[in-house]
Amino acid sequence: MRTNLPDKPENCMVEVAMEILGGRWKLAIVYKLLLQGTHRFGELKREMTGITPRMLTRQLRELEEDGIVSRTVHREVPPRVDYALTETGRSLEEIVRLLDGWGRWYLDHRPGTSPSNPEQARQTADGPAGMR
Amino acid sequence: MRTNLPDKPENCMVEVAMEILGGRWKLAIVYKLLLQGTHRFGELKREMTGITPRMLTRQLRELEEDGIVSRTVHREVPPRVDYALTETGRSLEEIVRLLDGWGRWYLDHRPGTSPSNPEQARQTADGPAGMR
DNA sequence: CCGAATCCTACAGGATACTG
DNA sequence: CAGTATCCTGTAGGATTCGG
Repeated sequence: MRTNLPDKPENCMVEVAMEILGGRWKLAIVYKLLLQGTHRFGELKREMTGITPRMLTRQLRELEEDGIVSRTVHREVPPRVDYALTETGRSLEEIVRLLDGWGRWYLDHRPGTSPSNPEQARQTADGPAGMR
Repeated sequence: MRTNLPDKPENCMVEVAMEILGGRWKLAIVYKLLLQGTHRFGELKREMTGITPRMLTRQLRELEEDGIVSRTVHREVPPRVDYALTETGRSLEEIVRLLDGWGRWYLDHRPGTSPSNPEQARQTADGPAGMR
């Protein structure tokens, strides 16, 4: 395996999940592949504003090693490579959606911030949307 | 605020969430406070095996700044400080539980690993427990 | 088009010792 | 007990250039 995961059967496997998913762009990539399906390398690069090709490659390779995304090379000219979520990757759907919702909610509720766009964010008084 | 969060209303707030929760011990701390309620500094230190006092302090302070954790100092001798989740912190419950479940499931299903303890892990054929 | 190769560095994270 | 104060290090992440 790529990283040495802590073997702590007693408790908290959150750290394990974070070890796999903690990369700067990883969950964002999963998010894209989840909502918009298979992407080519260039498509991902275009949509992930700010990422360098090197970083995109690395994050994708690590996700591949960890069994989250699959990589299919079409032997054509010009080259074409498709990235998609594996079954394991798709099992992250609920988590990714909740994280996205939480982030959206948090941006509008973090300490010392007044809601920037009240009608866009459908927040409630007691938590992020869709969490109950 | 502590960190400069990307203001990208178009999409993917997963990165925002990760910015807040991405620390090495943060979600583990949230997990503890969530399942076992208020903790003192020393209790947390004892239960988070491997963490140094410096790291514990830092992660707790950042969580506090971000409104996830509350810190109450009891003016006694010897000193006593309690840490608990805020309402915002508690809004992470479902996410943390799912991540823990996913991590547990993943440990038993990652590529090239045979289930180490089949009867302890209650996994299914198509994903982590409690995700459908 | 899809990367690989090289070089670089800030900072997350840690070891250790000390204190009100 | 609940932290600081110093000092240190690895590596995650990046900028840039080149190749099949």
